[in-house]
Amino acid sequence: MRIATWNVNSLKARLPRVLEWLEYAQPDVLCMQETKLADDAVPVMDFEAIGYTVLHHGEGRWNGVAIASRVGVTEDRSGFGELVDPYEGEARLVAGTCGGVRVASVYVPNGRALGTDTYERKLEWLDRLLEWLDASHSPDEPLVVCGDFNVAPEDRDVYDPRAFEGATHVSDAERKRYQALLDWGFTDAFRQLYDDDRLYTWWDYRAGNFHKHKGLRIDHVLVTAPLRDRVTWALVDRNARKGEKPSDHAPLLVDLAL
DNA sequence: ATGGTAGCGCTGCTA
Repeated sequence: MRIATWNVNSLKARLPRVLEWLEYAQPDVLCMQETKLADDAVPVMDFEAIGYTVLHHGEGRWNGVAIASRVGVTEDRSGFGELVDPYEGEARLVAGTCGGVRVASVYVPNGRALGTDTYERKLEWLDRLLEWLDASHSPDEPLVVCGDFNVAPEDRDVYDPRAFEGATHVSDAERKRYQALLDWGFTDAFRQLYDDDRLYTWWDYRAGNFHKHKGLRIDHVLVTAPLRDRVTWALVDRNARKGEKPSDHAPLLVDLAL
């Protein structure tokens, strides 16, 4: 099974790129973030025409998460359920079952700046994600949680750690929450295969950062123990960050021997 | 040089 995650930064603006990418990358499952669409605005026919069904959770304009699958997607649920969402009303979590694997597409809040209310609620949101996993899932089941975590787990995931001192995405509190997910039972599928630094998934549109290799590794595919030893291949598709109207994120692909 | 771009939607916010 090939599973991918991609913050598309508007599925409306990115639709041609996403459809083109699906046809050549051939993932079985694509988790998307920042679709910026309401559920009834999703171009489901375009996906169905190339063999994918779409599970979408969005409120329009901002945020929005989705799972496109060509191996089916069932048991949909969105949000934290009974748990209080620190970003109530914002579509940042959707989960379904695809070919026997539980899959969640997450868009962790950005947090903007340390010391702000949005940052504090980002930390709470990450706490709530762990509580949600504890309440409704098990590290013993085949589970993939992937998406834009807006956390660079280590300094080697940042193009210039000194430039990010005191910034979001790299703070101890954020990294502690990311580590708590690993401690719960997840493995970072990409890191399991690649130990190199300067392997990024996001580059700011501004100042030509992509071409200067100034990026962050903030998009992740987390897999539980039953899947950990089945990860055979992973790739950040930097070609998708090039060309006409790219997203500011590249897709991350992982192959599972299933 | 402390900037820059992109998306949404129409004013400035969000990233």
